Amino acid sequence: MPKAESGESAKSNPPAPVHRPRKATKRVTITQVAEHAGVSIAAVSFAMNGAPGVSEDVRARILDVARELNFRPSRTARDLRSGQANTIGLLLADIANPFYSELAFGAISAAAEAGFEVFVSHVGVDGAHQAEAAMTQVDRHSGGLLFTSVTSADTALLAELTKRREPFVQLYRHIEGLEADFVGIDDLAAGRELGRHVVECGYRRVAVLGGPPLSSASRNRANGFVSALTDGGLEVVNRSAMWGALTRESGILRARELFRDHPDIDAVMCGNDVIAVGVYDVCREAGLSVPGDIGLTGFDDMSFASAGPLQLTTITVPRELMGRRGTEILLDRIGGSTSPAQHLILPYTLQVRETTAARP
Amino acid sequence: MPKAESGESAKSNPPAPVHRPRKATKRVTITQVAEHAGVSIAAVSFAMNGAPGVSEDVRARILDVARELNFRPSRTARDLRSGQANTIGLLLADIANPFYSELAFGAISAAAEAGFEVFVSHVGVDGAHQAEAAMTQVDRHSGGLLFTSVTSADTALLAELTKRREPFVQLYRHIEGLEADFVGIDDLAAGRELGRHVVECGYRRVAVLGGPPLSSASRNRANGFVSALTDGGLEVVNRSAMWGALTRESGILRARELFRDHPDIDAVMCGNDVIAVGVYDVCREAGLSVPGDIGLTGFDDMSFASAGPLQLTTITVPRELMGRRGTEILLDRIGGSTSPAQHLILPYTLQVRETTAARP
DNA sequence: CTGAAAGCGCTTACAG
DNA sequence: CTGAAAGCGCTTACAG
Repeated sequence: MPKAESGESAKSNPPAPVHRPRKATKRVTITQVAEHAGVSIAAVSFAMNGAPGVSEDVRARILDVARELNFRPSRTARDLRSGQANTIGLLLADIANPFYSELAFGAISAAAEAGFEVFVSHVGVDGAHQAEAAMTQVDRHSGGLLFTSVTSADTALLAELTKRREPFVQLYRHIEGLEADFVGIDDLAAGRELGRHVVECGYRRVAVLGGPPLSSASRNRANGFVSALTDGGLEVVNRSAMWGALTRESGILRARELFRDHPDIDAVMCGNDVIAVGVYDVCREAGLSVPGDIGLTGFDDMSFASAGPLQLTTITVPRELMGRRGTEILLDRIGGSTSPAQHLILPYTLQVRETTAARP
Repeated sequence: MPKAESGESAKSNPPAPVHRPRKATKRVTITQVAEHAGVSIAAVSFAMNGAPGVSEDVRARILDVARELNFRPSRTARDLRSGQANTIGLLLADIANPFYSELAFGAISAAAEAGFEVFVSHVGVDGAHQAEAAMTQVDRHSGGLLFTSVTSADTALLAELTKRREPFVQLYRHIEGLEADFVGIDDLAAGRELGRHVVECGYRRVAVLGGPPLSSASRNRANGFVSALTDGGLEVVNRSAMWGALTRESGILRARELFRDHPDIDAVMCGNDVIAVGVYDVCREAGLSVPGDIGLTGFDDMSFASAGPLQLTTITVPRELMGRRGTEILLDRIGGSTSPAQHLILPYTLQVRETTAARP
């Protein structure tokens, strides 16, 4: 179908630098394949998708031409036309944090098995871009969302997603009282079990360096610690200052303060392994031995928690499985499942290693 | 515009469960906004994009209506129409490996500053899905690609991308001899510097546990080790068996073999920190002290390399910066830059910590 | 300043 | 089995 050389009028317009989109030379389209093969674009579409509607020899010919022209169908066009991108969004508080990347691995694997791709977003530890990132996913016709670090600040966002009928699943943390899917562990029970272990070792002056109280997981962990200590007849040394960031830096800062204000403490229970490493750093600089002078516990069982000489007592959290199960639930929802919201609680394991030991 | 209730023919077909796409109720479109506001869809488009072409009061009215209807423009439609997705693809060998996630963080930050989003793909350590993942990005009209672990097996893929005029940048590893952008460090020089340090400490029976020879970075690192040892008058104990996977497991397996076959070695230089941790594990189980009995070096300076009691001698690689610079170069290319392919070599730092020490 | 219309590259009923 | 056509939701010249 010949086309006028380009409808440029001969007006007195300037030469028009035009900033012509680079794509001119780029994309081979279904139309070109149809022309070269002498068939309709519908036939090409059927052939490419293995759909009925073309005879075997026509299909073969079309596929040949497509290969010859290096044709790749535009996913964007297909997504637009079909209204669905076969994509799910994964919102990570911090992609540089290995905690999340193992979740991501589980999610990506499970999604791939169902022919879905995962669009990974980094939303910042403060969740500053959580809403923005989530809505961008929606704008891209993503099938649903996987959250890893919701806080009560996200209540409005989740409500909006619900209104838009955009499925989502909360991993690891959840908003309490919200009727929505969640996959996690029983942080309270795990925290309690770890606390019992510390009590049984014979530690008596125990501090808790938890995560941010906005995180349901951090809250439950710390509450579990406290509850076990109380049951053991102990009081948390720093009851009024248990909360902080889940970072090594925060562990360092808070441990220094702790050792200064409470020189007699003999154990520190941390909201995660990373904080525990920060505490260990301070023990080293203060010349305190672990577990002799100070008992130390983490939470998560990250790979570094048992790296070489560091053998941290901690709780194993099945991160990959969490990502996998969450994705499966999400895919069910995308498929139209309307069963009631479920809370899937995965098993954890207490890992007693070398940073805690029975006291003499 | 009323539509026939659904064109179901009265044939003897089964009741046709139809699997009607959920989107019916979902998306508010530009057309609806235009109707409600009593303007053309073009006006809505202009208003939403802050483009000229509508008066201020009309714009305000349109924006009001849009907000009221909860309208969000479809990125998919916009991407299709404009032929560009304002997206770049990041291909990670292993998203669960923190090495890559710090690169990703740098890339995401730099891209965000330019209004681009990063689509993160996990391609598997063997690169099995590298081509597939890359082409999917192309199918989504992504502006360009960031590779983190090319091997010579990817030569054809990169050639194809070049043919399609799809910009890409190699990070960390590159295909030697290929005229294409690359951001990395001088692994050879870094390996040599680390080797010199080991020699100067007085270690004499040194083994090398490198990464896969397919990786240009691993090759250069190991060659740097060897070259420095040779310069120091030493021979690598396991010259014929230096290569392996960049994993802790591989470090464990190879270290066991090493200690069995060469009981007299006094130092192990590893292709990365993770391998070194595996070696440390074996030292522990064999009752060997580090750095007393065995000197140990890593490469990368991952966060765990200085966690608590583990104080690994290693090379600091500016991973975040690498991701950032690579993205900047890629964005330049997307913007149309045709300057010659560049190799940007970033600075590294030797970190002497506690797993190596001067011998008596 | 505003509107009508073409078109991005597909998929999917609908007729022959 | 095959083809012509509508339409997904936008953007962007092009006329008024």
